[in-house]
Parts: sequence; structure tokens; C-alpha cells
Amino acid sequence: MLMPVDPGHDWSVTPKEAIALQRILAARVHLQSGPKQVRCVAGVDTGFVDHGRMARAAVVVLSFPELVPLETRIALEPTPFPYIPGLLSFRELPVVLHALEKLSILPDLVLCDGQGIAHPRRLGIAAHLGVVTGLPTIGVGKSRLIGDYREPGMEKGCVAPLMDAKQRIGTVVRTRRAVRPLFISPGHRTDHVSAVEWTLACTGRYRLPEPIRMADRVASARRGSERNSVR
DNA sequence: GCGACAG
DNA sequence: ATCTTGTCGC
Repeated sequence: MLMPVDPGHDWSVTPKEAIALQRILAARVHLQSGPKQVRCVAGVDTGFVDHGRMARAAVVVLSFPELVPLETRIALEPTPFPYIPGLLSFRELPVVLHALEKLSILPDLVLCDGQGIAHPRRLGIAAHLGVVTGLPTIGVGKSRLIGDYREPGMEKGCVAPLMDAKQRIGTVVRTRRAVRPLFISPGHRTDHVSAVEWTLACTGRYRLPEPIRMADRVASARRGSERNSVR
């Protein structure tokens, strides 16, 4: 249990309290050049079971740059909060933190499914996770929450800035030729440039970077894994 | 009031 | 997120 057991703050809040909390926590986000060396990178994602009543978080730690999975942990708990655009972290982070606590390996960087600072109050789930754990994080969104942008080129590696209120809040990145782009934004202790660099460094033949892909697979897997491994 | 809206 | 098989395209 190398990860902080400290929940960071009270998670039983109302939507109004959650928004007020985001405004406070957003001031603690640090945009920096990112970690100098990354020996292992983690990917986190959450899936839902039983009609959304249970939340299952998965965290997978991979070696870098080999991207070989080293450790996988899961946490399953009752879903604590409804899905409200802009308040996703209050629904998914509690169980994600419990999955992270089970790790024996401390990751140097964490890729999170969802936005970083590309959020109305600049505190998407990746930024929130970073502030609470102190770990460098990057937000990897599969679609846009807020912000305007020009469609990036169709080749892998093409990028376009994601803007809101005349400020840059992220980067729209084509991680694979001719596929929908990803919305990359700094979470905590990373910046626009490093967030895109690390994301591409973790991306192979697929649209999603390996850490996210692997966590996704585990979090969304049918009970056990009979529909996959077996047969 | 109307439209948008991560997972 | 989740409900769900085969199928079109590179």
C-alpha cells in the first residue's frame, strides 16, 4: 500500500458542494513540464455493473517504454454519485482511489480516462486525481466536454489546440490515422506539451494509449472474463 | 428559455 | 457508462 489512503477530502457532498470544492481544488493544480523519467506508467478507468449501481475501477501499471503490464488492481463498490456532466470525479474517484491503494508499485505517471483541466472549472477527473494523490496525471478524453477546436489533420500525430475563454485547455490529438481524435489535457504536474508527448509515447497500434486500453479492458470485462479468455 | 453535456 | 452481431473499410 504505497498509495495515499487519505481520501483528500469529504466525498459525501451534494452537487452544489462538489462545485464549490472543485473551485478550491482547482487552485492546487500544478502545470509543470512533467516527470523527467518514467519507469512505470499507470492507466485507470471505471466500468459499471448492475444497471450502474456498482462501480468497478481498474488500474494497470505498465513498464515504460516497453509497456508491459506489471500489476493490475481492481476495486468494486456501490456507485456513490449520479453522472452529472462536470462532476464525473465525484462518481468515479472514490472507487479509483481504493484500487490505487492496493498497488505495490508506485507509478511515475497516471493516464486517466476523462478530462484533465479541459473542464468548466479546470478540474476534470484527471486533475482531481492528481491533486488528491500528488501524482503526475494526464487526462485522456474520448470525446469533448468543453472547448472549441479545429479538426486536426488525419495522420497519426496531428494536433490542434483545444480552447475555452481564449485560453488553451488541452490538445485534440489524432493518435491513429483516420480515427476520431482524443482530447488530451494536463491533469496535475504535467503541461500541454508533456501531456501530448507522454500520451503518444504510450500509444501503439490503437486509438487509445496502452495504459488506458488495458485498464478499460479490465474495468469493462463481463463478470470474471468468461466471454473472453474462455473459448 | 434553448442547447450542450467527460463516463 | 451500458444495451448488443455482423459488417464495412483500411
